[in-house]
Parts: sequence; C-alpha cells; structure tokens
Amino acid sequence: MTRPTSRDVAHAAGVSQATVSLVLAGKWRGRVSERTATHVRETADALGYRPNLAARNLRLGSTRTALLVVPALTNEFFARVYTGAAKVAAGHGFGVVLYLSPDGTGPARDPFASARTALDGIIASSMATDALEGIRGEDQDLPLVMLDSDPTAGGASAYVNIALADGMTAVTTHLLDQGHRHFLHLASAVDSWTFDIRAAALARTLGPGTTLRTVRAPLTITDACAAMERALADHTGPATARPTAVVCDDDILAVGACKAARRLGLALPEDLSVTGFDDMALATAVEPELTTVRIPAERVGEDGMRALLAVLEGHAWTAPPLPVELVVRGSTAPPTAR
Amino acid sequence: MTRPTSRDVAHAAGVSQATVSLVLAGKWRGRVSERTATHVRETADALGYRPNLAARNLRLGSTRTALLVVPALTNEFFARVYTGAAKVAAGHGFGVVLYLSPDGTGPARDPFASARTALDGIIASSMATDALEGIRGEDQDLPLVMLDSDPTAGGASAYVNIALADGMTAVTTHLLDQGHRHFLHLASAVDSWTFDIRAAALARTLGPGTTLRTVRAPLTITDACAAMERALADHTGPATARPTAVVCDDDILAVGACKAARRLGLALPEDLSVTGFDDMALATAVEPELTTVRIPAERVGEDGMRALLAVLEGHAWTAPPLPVELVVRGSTAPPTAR
DNA sequence: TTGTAAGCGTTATCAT
DNA sequence: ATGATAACGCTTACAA
Repeated sequence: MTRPTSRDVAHAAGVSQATVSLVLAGKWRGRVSERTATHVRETADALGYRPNLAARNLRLGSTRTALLVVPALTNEFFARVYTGAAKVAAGHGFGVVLYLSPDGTGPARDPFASARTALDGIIASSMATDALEGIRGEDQDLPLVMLDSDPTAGGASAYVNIALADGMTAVTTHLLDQGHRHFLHLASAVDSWTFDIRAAALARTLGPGTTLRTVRAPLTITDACAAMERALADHTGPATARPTAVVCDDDILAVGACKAARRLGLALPEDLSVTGFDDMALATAVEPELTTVRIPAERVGEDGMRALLAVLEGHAWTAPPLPVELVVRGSTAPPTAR
Repeated sequence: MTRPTSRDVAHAAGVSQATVSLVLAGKWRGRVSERTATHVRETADALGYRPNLAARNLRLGSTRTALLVVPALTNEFFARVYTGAAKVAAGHGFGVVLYLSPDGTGPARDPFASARTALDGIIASSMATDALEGIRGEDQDLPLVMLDSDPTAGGASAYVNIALADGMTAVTTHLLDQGHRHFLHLASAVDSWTFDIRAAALARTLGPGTTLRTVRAPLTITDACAAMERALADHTGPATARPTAVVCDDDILAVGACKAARRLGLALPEDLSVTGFDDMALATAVEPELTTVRIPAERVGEDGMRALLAVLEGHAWTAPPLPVELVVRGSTAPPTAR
C-alpha cells in the first residue's frame, strides 16, 4: 500500500479535501464543525496520514528550511552551533541542512548543488568576507544571517556577534596581572574576521613595556605544535627574551602549543603560560587544563536561527554581542624569575 | 523579479516547456536537435534558471535526500561519519539531512517532524536496537541502512560494519604481550551493540591467569574520570591486585581515565597503561598520546551512503567489515614490577 | 458549514 | 524533432 494522501483521508472520512486541509492545518475556527473536525483527525491518524512536503512546499513557495554554512564539523565549535540552530528550528517547524564550505573558509562553491533543497534562508558562520560573495551571488534576495562575522561589511540581513574582544582583553589582562610581559600570539592561519578581532584586542590591551610576536598555524594540533616548536626554537639562546605567555586563537592551537612546549622541555605553567579560546571539551582534556575563554557556541546557533526566523517574518533583528567568560585553569601562572 | 521557471525559459527560447525539460535533464539524444539544445541551455544560463526542487520532487516522488541519524555531533566520530556520507551523496546529486537522536541512543522520536523533508532513505549510526523500531515504525517501507550496528538483528536494508572485534583483540593482545594480567574495562554506559561487541572481544581474548573488571561511564571526560577515580579507589589497599591496564571503549573515556590516574598520583604509562578506541584528534592531544584503535569514520559514512544508493537502485549491498588498525603510542608500556 | 476548482513548476506520455 | 497536455498532492479563494 502506498502512502495515503489528503484525498484518501477525505474520501475515508466522507468529506472534501479542503476540509481535511483546513482541519489539519489547524485553521478551521468557525469554518468546520467541531464534530467533523475531530472525525477528520481521527481518520487521518487511523490511516497514518502525513502530508507530502514536496506538494506543500510547491504550493506554499517556502520550504521551511535553512542552510547552515560552516567550515567543518570536526571542529566542536561548529558542531555546537549546528546543535543550537537545529534545536530552535525544530521548535518552529523548520529544518536545518548543513553545507560544509570546502576549503575551510574559502568561497563556497554552489552550496545549492550539494544541499539539494530549496531554501528559505542561509546562516553562515565564521566565513571570510569573500566567501560571503560566493554564496550571495547565487540568490540575491535570499535572507542571509552571518554569525561571528564582520558586522560592518554589510550585505547580510542580520548579524549574530560574540563579545570576542572582551574575551581577548580578559585573558590578556589576566596574564598581565600575573606579571607576564613577553607574549607570543599563536594565531589561526585562516584569514577570518573572527581571528582578526582577537589580534586587535590583544595588541590593544598590551601596554608599554611589553613585547608581542605573532605566529600563524592551521587549526590542527599537529600544525600548531610544529609552528610553536619553530617559534620557540628561535629563543633557545639567552640573547632574546623568550615569551612567558602564549595566547592562542583557539583551544586546538593551545593544545598544540602545550605539546610543543613539553617537547622542548618547558614545564607548564611554570616556564610558560598558555591560553586557549572557545572552551571546548579539549580544554579540560589536557594536563594542565587550559585557561580559556568560554564561548556560548550553541547559543550562537540558536540566535542565528532566531534571527533568520525574525527576518523571514519581516522583523528586523538585533541583539547585543553574546557575552563570553574567562575561565582560569591550570595552564597559566605567574612567570618564574630565572 | 521573481525566479524564472522552465516556462519562462521556454518562452524566451521560443520552444515548448517539454523541450526545455528534456534538454536540461540531459536526456535529449535523438529527440531534440543539437542546435535548439544549445540554444535552450544558453537562454537558461542567461536567465539564471534553476529548477524548483519542490516541483521536481512532487513530480518524481523522490527527494534525493537521505536522513542520517546519529546520537550527537559533538562526538568527532559522528561528525566524520556525516562528512563521509555527505561527500558521497553530493557526488550523486543527493543531500543528507541530519537528525540528532535526543537521548544519546534512546528511541528516536518522530525524526520526520524535525527533519522536515520527504526522505528517500535513512542511515542510522550506532543506534540501539530499540531505537531502530522507533524510526522504522513511521514508514515501514523506507530503505534503512544501519551503520556499526548488530547485523543479526534484521530489519534493515543493508549494514555497514566495522571490524571492531579485531580491533579490541589487537589492543588486548598488545597489552598481554607487554605482560599485563590485571585488566579494567572502562565501558560506555550506553547500551549499544557497538560496545557490547567490544566487551565480548576483550573477554574472549583474555586467557587464563588474568583478571577483568568492568566499570561503566557516560561518554564524557568528566564522567569517565569520576567513574575511574571511584574504581581505582577500591584498590588503594594491597589486598586486591590493582589493574595495570585500563581498556576503554572510546578515546573520550580513555582521556578521562588518564585524568583520574594522574589525580591519584599514578604515572602513565609506568604505573598504568590506558588504551582508547576510535583514534580521534583527542588521542594525540593528551600526554602521553593514546594507544588506540583507528576507525575509518569517514569511510563508514561513505559506505553507508553507497549502500543506500545501491538499495535505492534495487541492488543488494554487502561488503566485508571495514578494517581497523592498532595504533601504538605512549600510553601503554609493560607493567613495572613492584 | 462544506464542496468545487484552480494552480504551484516539473516531468512524461502522447500527438503532431 | 517538437508541442500540447495530464498528472504529482497540497492550499485557498470562491461558490453553494
């Protein structure tokens, strides 16, 4: 037996298709008698009727589907963003389909070919500005919500931002208070606004009498470790002042930095303090646990979906940046005099 | 201006809608002249025509969409499975929509309500057998591919399996060869076939003259650490033989076990050997790096999608279990005599 | 209060 | 080689 249609339900209940549609859509107030309404619902249940979404979408012209564009899922941050977005979407009868932007944050190539669904809107997380163009070029009038991206770039329907600068200022201040003066910034190699803003906040917070050196690495533990080993190797001689604190753009980078330090025989946190960013599961997996900045990743996804829903209903959507929290753990300590 | 339809393209090109459809579907061999075919394609490009998928789905009765059911995305294993499935799907013009089964592996409640798409098939990963019923109950005739699940349970259209028993046997043998005799099995608290088979292989491989104790914990680092601390606390006195090797169902559990050991003042791997399972990024994040069993997670997703595609084309699909690989790192060593 | 009918954009079957 | 036409299952005026 094939799946029952609304016509089958109508026939079985002895009413018209229109009545079935009205009842099941819940908009029958004063248009269908209470008695027939319940009767229709019962027969629909009995037949196990579920509406054909393709037909509904065709008729309605909307699919109640959002596309979430993220660089990768193996990064726990984006997995959490998806989880949050999907949760809010489900509560509103929406679906979320993922698109993994191929080259990390490079221009997204035809997201519609792979996410084979008609879309009501797009949510993009931590994308480079030029990647935005790649998406927007396809469909100029599709609502676009940007998460964790440059709000001054324009072009999007709404922005969900995070108080990243506050977070970076907080860790930096924490390290300064502990007496650190020589900093190494282990930055992400991908050129993205979300990382630029971290660098800016770090540089701004460091006052006079401090030194700052920047090293970039791809967002993997091994890459970060290698980059860090090279960077610290420059400081083996007593000529230049070795940094006593390493500020990382990300927990993954921080873990790599810790590995490198250990390989070079440095004790953590006595010889070197290391800080992360994001506070993912990784941060408490390692020893010592990472001092880091907690980002409410699920909340980012939730607000992204809320913003999209608002835009779709014609409302503008704005909200203050999501607050972050400094989490002090064992990977930071005052520098030991030597 | 609204999006152009095939009718608009037909009108602009001066041909009928049917011709447009044939040309764009690529099935016009000997039915449409070469000249008009290229003309149609050009006008379609010029107008920026893209077919309405809702209409196509309605007409064709299939959506070219698969539902992938996983317990959670924050577990890197499932993120990799998704990535593999999505990659293969994209190559065949298919989409993959995710459904996060709420309670880890509990019965999935109406996956269709949240993944609001008509589906061509379902791929379920590492689900408990009763969760299978929850899904299948909705649509009896929908193709179902089970990943990493009991192939003898029946009911699915195809199974993709992993040589987990081989992997567990390999780690166990590795530990036995190193001289370990007293084992602790840190098992997953979720009751799933994928973990049952690990336990069975472990018990089977341990010969006479060995002891085995089992402790269960939820799949988080903190839970694993707590469970492990309780378990090892029982062995503080010299009365009972403290285990020298902890075999874990998962890298996450293993990391938790390492933390617990360190808190109790045990040195790794001298005082205690710990092994993981999966070989996720976590395994090399910690110090010492985990001896573990590498599972080709992306490959699992890829084969799952391939199996579904085969089933949809009416072919049966079978393949040998995916091979796994023992990766020996620093978390295991011969037990030190005391 | 309920039924009739048109149309959403596509593909497939028939004529021409 | 091409065009007219009928579905696919649903929603929503409008008619009764």
